[in-house]
This record gives sequence, structure tokens and C-alpha cells, in this order.
Amino acid sequence: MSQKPFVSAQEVAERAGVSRSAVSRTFTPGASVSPETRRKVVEAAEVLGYHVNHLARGLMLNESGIVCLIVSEMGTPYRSSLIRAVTQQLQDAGKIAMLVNTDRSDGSVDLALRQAIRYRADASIILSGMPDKSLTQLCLKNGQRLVLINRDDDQEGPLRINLDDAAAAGRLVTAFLRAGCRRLAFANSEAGTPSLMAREHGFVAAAKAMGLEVVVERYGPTGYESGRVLAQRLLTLSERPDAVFCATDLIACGFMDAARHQFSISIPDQLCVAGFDDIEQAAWSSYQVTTFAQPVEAIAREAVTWLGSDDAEDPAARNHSVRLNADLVWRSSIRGG
Amino acid sequence: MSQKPFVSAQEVAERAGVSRSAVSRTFTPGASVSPETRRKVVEAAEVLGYHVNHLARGLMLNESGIVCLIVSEMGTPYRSSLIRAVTQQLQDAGKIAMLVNTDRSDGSVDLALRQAIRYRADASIILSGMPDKSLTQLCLKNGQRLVLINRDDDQEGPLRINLDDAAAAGRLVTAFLRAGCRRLAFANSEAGTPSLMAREHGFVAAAKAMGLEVVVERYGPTGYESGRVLAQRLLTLSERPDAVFCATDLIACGFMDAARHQFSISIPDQLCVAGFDDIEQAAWSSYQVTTFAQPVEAIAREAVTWLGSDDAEDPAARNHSVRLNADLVWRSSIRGG
DNA sequence: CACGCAATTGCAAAACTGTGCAATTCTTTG
DNA sequence: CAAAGAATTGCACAGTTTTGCAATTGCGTG
Repeated sequence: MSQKPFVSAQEVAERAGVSRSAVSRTFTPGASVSPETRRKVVEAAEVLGYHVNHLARGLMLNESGIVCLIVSEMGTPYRSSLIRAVTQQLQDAGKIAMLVNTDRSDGSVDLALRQAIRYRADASIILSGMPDKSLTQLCLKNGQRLVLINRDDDQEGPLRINLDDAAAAGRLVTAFLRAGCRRLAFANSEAGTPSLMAREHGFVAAAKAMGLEVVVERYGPTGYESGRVLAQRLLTLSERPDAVFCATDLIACGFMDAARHQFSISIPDQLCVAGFDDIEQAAWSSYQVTTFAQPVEAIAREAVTWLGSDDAEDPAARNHSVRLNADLVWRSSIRGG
Repeated sequence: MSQKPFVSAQEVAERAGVSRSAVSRTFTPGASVSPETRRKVVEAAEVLGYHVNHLARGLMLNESGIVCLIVSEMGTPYRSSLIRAVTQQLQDAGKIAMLVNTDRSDGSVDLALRQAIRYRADASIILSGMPDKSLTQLCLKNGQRLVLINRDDDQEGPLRINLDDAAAAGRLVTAFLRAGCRRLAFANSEAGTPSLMAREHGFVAAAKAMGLEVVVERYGPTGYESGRVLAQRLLTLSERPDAVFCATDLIACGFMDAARHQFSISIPDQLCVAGFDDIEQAAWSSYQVTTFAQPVEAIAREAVTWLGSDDAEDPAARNHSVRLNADLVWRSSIRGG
């Protein structure tokens, strides 16, 4: 392992005939270096293949430039698109993303957060699960920023980015009614994520306000297969629903496939379906599912700009929460429009 | 920015009433510490919330534990599943993944690799694009390992993991023939990736060996939309193909959707279709596309175990190349079976 | 030419860890 | 109880960077 180490500023300094400091200053924007020495340093660095050591730099400045992304099921379309957006914006802001996988097990997020602390990440962005409160407090106490995306939590300190899941779900009820639907159903997974539950409750509440009951069914993980199972359960009821809101586009895809191929139901003629997330597949012509768009770019922008801003000191900004809208994307899985 | 820094080993040592070395040794597996001092140190560390600083550790050991993943279009199903697999296996091996986005622009991969050098990554895994040769040489010279996945390159030094794209594509010809197809076509993107071209050439060559001509069409990026366009081009030919091999499952999905919904062609009765990658959507009942499975777990395992092994010194292992099989996954987009 | 001012440069300290080496303590055996 | 051997502990250094402070250089002006 102990290979000959990377080339250091010392070596560059010697080759350029200047001091270490000059090398450092050359690569520090805004530092005072004469054009002549800068030229010599850059030249020597080029020849030797010198790159500033960000480990040492982070040690010195107490600012590593690393942002830790904590996420489970990253192979899923919505998650991966969010990872892509965040990673890109971090890069544009001169930072770099560290990726940590979590699974459903309990201590998993805690372990991930500990990893973030070990590498002295400037911030952690949590896309899945919730860490223990004492651990988040530790992060904050040590000056590490925290961003919680779609995690309902009222701690002070972290930036909390949330969607108007409930409100969006509510708007869908009127859309279903306008399409002439009366027997509403909600197809959810058993994950119990805050956003999933908000969609469910928002939908049920809005329906109730209109004097309608909603059949709620929950099954398995949040994915395509669960959608199929949910279809089998909901479409074999004696009072078969004529409108189903699926908690997720993946669920919606599974639901629609089962409805069409197994029950020979025509969508949207006999059954209206809606989803959430606006994943790429929702736009595929086999599905064309009406859905709510996750504003991934906006989410990423909010997170990254907050990380870049210096309002950690500002006590007013300590309790920062952002609520974004999920716009309805109208496609042909609901009648009318 | 200059918050009160994280708690250091020094503080733990003072609280535990031992020397800083004792703290270090407590967290170094295999070091000599008495059970008594270990207890005191662990206790103090627990109370103070101490975590070893991996930046300083990496500086000292010349081994950061960081592995850089360089990848473009990470929102795509195949890419994201590979990222998931690699990230997970790296974690299991005690390392951590750094994620760098690249776009199509030319210097993009070089920039990413420079970032890997700055953070003194132990290794870089390149999933997309090819860096400049001088830069890979610089990486290797500095003891950074390099893994190229599905990049055809014959440099010595990096581990090269490749699929038998051409051979797999060849096997497909006989499957098409057995289904009674005679007018073969290949639907490719314009990306020109080594693996995509290998599939194309392997398919064309095997067909030629059977005395059959293949209509090759290329268009746009490697995605669903391109599949639709390719369908419009291939299915309006005077001699309409009765078997199409799509370079990617995403292309296949777009192709099938256009074929069915736009041209009212029945699959597999009037047209056989195959894809590549075995993404999750390929198994969805709207597609059920016969395809070749990317062995993502095996790829990840090969990469990570090689990174863990100490055969960098071994000159015989310097030139290490792995070739994996892509197994045919039979579904109902091809007749018979 | 001498002087003052601005710009540049170098020294040294600080950040945090792992580890070789010597010194100390503990255990065991005669 | 003495002594040898083993285990443990502490000191000090190395590794790479940034930056405050002091010293030096360069330049314009009286």
C-alpha cells in the first residue's frame, strides 16, 4: 500500500525554485503572487503532475468540500434522478458527493452518518430513513450541515425540504370527480414513509370533504410488483373502484399492467389511474400516466445553495424549511383534461 | 466556516487520562492496548462523540479509503443499478464511494479523474467515457488503481472488465432464425460506445455467417425516445424487418411501444424484438423483452475484490482483464423458446 | 539619492493522525 | 524474592496543506 506518495507542493517548490508557500498561494484564489512566480509554479506543477491534496487542505481549513448523500434503493428511477441532480449541482458549486447506501435495517442510517463524520463531510443530505436524534445533534454541534429531503421532522438546525404531498393529492380528487369517477381507491406500499403517508391522508381527507369514501390498500415495498398485487386486491372487490391513486409511479405502472393484461380493463375508459414522481417511464406510451412531478432540479438547487450560503450563524435561519410544489402532469390515464 | 472543529483524539486522551497514542491504538485493529485503557478510551470517546478523522488518517497512511466512481447519465436504469451494486460492495469492503458526474463534453472525464487525484482516492472506477492516456498514466504512477468497465482499451495497468457483447449478440441470430425470422435489423444509438458497437458488429457478423444481411440503423442518444424514432425508420422500409435487435433495453422499450401503438404491429407474432441489459423494465408485463443480463453484481464483485487484493506489485497481474458472460434471459418478445 | 509605501516572499505554526523506539509495568518462573 | 520475558505506554516525528507575521523587494517621488 505504501507506494511512493503523490507529488507534493514541496517538490513543486523545489523544481520551481520558490518556497512551499508560493505554491500554495498560486493555487489559492485571491492570494498575492507575482505573475512571474505563478508562471514558474504552474509550469513545474504541470510537468510533475501536481494536484493539491484535498485531504490535507480539508484538515487545515476544517472544510473538506465533501457532501455525503445518504440514500436507500438508489437503483430506483426517482431516487437515481435525484442523485444525479444533486451530484451535478454539487460539482457546479465546487463540492463533491460521497455516496452511502442504506438498507431497511435500523442502525443503517446512523452508520452512514458516522461515516460522514469520519470523513469530515461539510454536510449530509438524507434522502431515506431517519437517523437517531442524538446523532443529528452531534453533526450539528460539530458544524456539519444537514439536509432532510421529504423526511417529516421538526428538529431545528437541519434544512428540511418537503413537497406539498397532501395538497397535491387533494387536488387530484377534483380531477377524478370531473372525470366522472365516484369509487375512489388509494394504492400504497407498506413502507410508511412520511411523504407516502401524506399523499394517502391528503387524498382521503379531500375525498371525505367531498363526501366520498376511499378504499385504501397497502402492500409490500414501494415498487412495480407491489402495484400488481395491489391491483389484484383492489380490482377483485365487489365494488370495483373506477379511480385509483397510486402512491408512486412505479406502483402505478404495475397496477396498470395488471389491470390491462390480467383483468382486461381499459384505461382510462373503465378505470382512471394516477401516480406520483413523474419518473421517465410515466411518459412512456404504454403508460402515459397522469402524475405529479417531483421538482428534482429545484430540490437539488435549494439544498446546494443553502449549503453554499453562510447563514449558519444567523439564528433566524437556523430553523429553515422549504416547501415545494408538485405540479400535476396531465396524461391520458385519466379521462378528460 | 471556521466552526469549532470536531473533537480530536487529543481531547479524548485528556478525558480518559491516557496518551493520545493510546486513543489511536484503541481504534487501530491489532494494536497493543490493555483492556483497561481500551475501556476508558471507548467510554470517553462515546461521551465526547469522537470519530477518527479519516482525512488525517488518509494523509498519514497514504490510503484514503475513497474510491471514485466516474459515470455519465447516472439516472438511467442500468447505470444506477451498477452504481448501487458497486457502492454497496465498496461499503462492505470498508471503503467509500465518491460520485462524479460526467457529461458528453470532451475534457469531462479528465476533470473527474483530476478530482479523484485531489482527494487521493485509492482507486477510480470508470463507467463512462475514456480519459486521456497521459492522465491514466499519472494515476497509475501515483499508485492509484484504475478499473475500466466496458471500455475497450488495451492499456496495461488498469483492470478491464468487459462483457462478451459480440458473442452474446451472435447467439441471438440463431434464436431469431429458430423463430422463423429472416429479415434482421439492428437498432443502435449514435453514441458509438465500445460495447454498443461490439453488439452491432457481433450481430452483423453472425448473421453474415448464416448468409443473412442485417439492416443497421443508428440514431440519437441511447434511450427510449431514440427507440421510437428507430422504429419509425425501420418499420416503414419497403422490406419491413421481422426481427429487431435493439442495442439496449431502453431502446427496445421505445421501439416496442412505437411498433404496437403507432404501427399496430403484434409482438412477437409479426415482429420479434430483443434488447440488452435486462433492466427492471424489461421484465414488466407490457414489454417482457428477451434480453441479455448485465451481471452487475459480478462486475461489482470483480472490481472490488481486485481493489482489495495486493497484486499491484505482481507484474503478471499488472495486465489484468476480466471477461464476463451476458446470459440470455428468455421472455415473450421472441416467438418460441 | 533617500524615503515611504505597496507588493511579494519565506518562516513557522497549526490542523490530526499512525507508528517506531525506548521506557515502563506486569507476569511468570526458578 | 529475583530475574527474564512479555505486554503496554508515551514521546516524538512524519505526512501535506494554509496563513499570520515579519522581512524583503520593487517602485515612485521629493
